[in-house]
Amino acid sequence: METQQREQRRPYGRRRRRSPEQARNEILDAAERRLAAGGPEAIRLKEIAADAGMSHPTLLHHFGSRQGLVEALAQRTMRGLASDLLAAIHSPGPVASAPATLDRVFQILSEAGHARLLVWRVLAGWTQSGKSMEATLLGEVTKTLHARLTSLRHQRGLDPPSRDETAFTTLLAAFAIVGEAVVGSLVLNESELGISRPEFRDRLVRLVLDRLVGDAPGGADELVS
Amino acid sequence: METQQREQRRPYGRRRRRSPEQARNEILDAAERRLAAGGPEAIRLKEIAADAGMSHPTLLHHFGSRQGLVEALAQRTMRGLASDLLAAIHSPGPVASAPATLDRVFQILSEAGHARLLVWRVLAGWTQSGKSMEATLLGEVTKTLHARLTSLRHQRGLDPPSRDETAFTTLLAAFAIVGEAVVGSLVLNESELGISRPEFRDRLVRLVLDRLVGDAPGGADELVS
DNA sequence: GTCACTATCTACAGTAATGTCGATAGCGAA
DNA sequence: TTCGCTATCGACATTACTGTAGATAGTGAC
Repeated sequence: METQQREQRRPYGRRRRRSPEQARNEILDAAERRLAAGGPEAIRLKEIAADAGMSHPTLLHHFGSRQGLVEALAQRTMRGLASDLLAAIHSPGPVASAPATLDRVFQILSEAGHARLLVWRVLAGWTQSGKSMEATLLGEVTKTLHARLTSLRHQRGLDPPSRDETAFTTLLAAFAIVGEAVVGSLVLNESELGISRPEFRDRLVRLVLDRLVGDAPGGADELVS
Repeated sequence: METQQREQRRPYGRRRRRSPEQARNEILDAAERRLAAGGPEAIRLKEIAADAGMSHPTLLHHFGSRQGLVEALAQRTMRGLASDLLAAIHSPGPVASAPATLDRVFQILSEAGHARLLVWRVLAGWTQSGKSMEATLLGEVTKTLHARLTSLRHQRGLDPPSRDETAFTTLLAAFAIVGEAVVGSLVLNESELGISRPEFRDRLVRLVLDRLVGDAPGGADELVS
């Protein structure tokens, strides 16, 4: 051992002093990268600290404990996801933009690793009791969606959509997106199923639109009946 | 602490000698319970050993290493899942039994914690390269399903289903089921969405049947056109 | 019964991860 | 400049978990 050159080691080298906020952000960035790259077990204080260019007691100073860091990470991620999603849905636009919006949702969830973090949280069991952020987010999405759909179909002289129907379809899409984001790589890449990831997404988008706004070809009719 | 009575402890107490196969099974049972209850980080050799009523070196004797145990667990789980699924699908019966079959699938995946294990495997990244068990399983399910559907619809004078359509619907159901199994508890319990887990499952089953066999009320018509 | 085989045990080694402690250095304020 | 605050650091304590070693005890074969 004794890998540290005792004589040459100058005690207390140069430090970079950050604002607490920036330090927390840099730490969370590093943790997020680790998580996305290596999975749940890849959150090691020392590794994250090295990635962020600091020593691991600094992480503990800012977050109190590993658990604190992990919860902060989850919170920040969910908050970002929520604001992204709500912004995408709130943004006004023609129905034609709906596929783009849904595509955006796909990207947000799967590419950025949000789905992984979400699922990890659930698996690890450290979801705080009470109403979860996810449930709240989904409720709000459903509500917004329902309002938009109602006005949309009103323009076309259609009845307002059933609330249950909207909720179910939203849930279905959410679950399918999460499922695809997490296990999709395992199943969709070069399988003999003959369906690629973009193709699956495309079909899912069409299905959702079909069920919700009756916009897809052949879908409008059944909505009237 | 000091639960072990040091003076009364007789060295080398009674042992229960199992067959290697049974030992492996008991160990895997315990590991599966731990995993389902506590998530990925809950696989501790000593805890599992205690649950199974043995000491932890015994696990190492049978599986070589923790990784070996984990892989064996994954393999057994996927094998069981596959055989259960295929059996359920292969079993002949009227279309009326389709909902029961799908319900079975739900149970297999969510109650037994298979989905958790599956997702965990993906998150942890220790999926062997090459074609995954999951892809193979899904391919087989799709193939079998397609065959059954073809004969079923033939009886009714309908065209055989499109292969892509079957594949997509199967995928959609698979993803949705995995998603529901993993994050459903977070979102569906006492949320203001107004949809309970059984209700969601029921609707999903109807949706799948509708798309695949046109069996749900109002669904048969669109299949003819 | 005797014997070989091996599943199982206790005890310990080695490693690694979280968390603590006291010292230090950057930075803004007085 | 000087001072105080605290973000940061090195070193260490603690704990926990995986894996090893050698001894022991079931169990079937002969």
